[in-house]
Amino acid sequence: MVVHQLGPVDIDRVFAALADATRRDIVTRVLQQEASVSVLARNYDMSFAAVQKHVAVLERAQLVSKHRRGREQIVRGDVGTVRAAARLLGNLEELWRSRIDRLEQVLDEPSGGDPPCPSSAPRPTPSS
Amino acid sequence: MVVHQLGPVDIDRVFAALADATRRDIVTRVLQQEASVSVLARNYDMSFAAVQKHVAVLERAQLVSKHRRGREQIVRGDVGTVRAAARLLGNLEELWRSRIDRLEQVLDEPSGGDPPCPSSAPRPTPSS
DNA sequence: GTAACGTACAACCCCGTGGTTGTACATCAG
DNA sequence: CTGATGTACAACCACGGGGTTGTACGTTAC
Repeated sequence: MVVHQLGPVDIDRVFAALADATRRDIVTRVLQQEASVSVLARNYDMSFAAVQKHVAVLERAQLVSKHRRGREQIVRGDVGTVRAAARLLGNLEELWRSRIDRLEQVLDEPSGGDPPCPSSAPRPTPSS
Repeated sequence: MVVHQLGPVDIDRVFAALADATRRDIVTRVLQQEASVSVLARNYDMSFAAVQKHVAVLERAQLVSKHRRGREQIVRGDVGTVRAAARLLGNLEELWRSRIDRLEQVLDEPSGGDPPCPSSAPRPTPSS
């Protein structure tokens, strides 16, 4: 478990960085094999500077890290940040599941006593 | 399994929508319990119109769906889209894992035969 | 040394986003 | 009916994203 967390991952930046097909593709590549920025740039139909910016966005989101090797800048994927984002989505799924549990709990009580909190719109039976 | 996919989920929009704390909070709420836009708006320190826009962004990303009930617009979370995003991140983790496997495969062969694809930068041993 | 390569960074343009306010319309309560 | 509530939508503004080109600088190759 090599988890050397540098800064507390900024979830806003992470999701914003993932909201672009080119950047997701870059992450996909460098998670499998690290590559220099110029090598990455050859894969896309845009200028080197554009790819450079994408890598910079990914770096600020801590989805990749850059390391100089001679005149090249080697980009490597950071799976820890990917996991952090995945965990957040997993928590959302968990919350949804718990809501289902609550509904089933209600359905299991055929004519159970009083609902704990009928504050929100208890179907006012429109008289029409 | 109630998976009625309306349109092919636009991953760009999904991640972009999740890249905002207010919107993530809205999703968190309506995944647990559906709520009207005005009820949601009471929770945040911004105008109703701003919250309305956030909900619109979430709706375009298919993270929530809106349903009219009288004069109210009920917002409900769509866990399917959350799962779609989570799956994508899971695939990234999987790719990273496979990369580790490949490295270990190399390390397991002390002087093994030929590597299957030595195309990318086979460490040119700088003569310094 | 000279040239080619890899990178960094600035300036610029277009457009979507996140917020505001204002106005209009439909619905429910009296 | 009138009035309050919930929503929709437009106009507006500031800011940043995604792309371009151009220029400058360090490093490697010959």
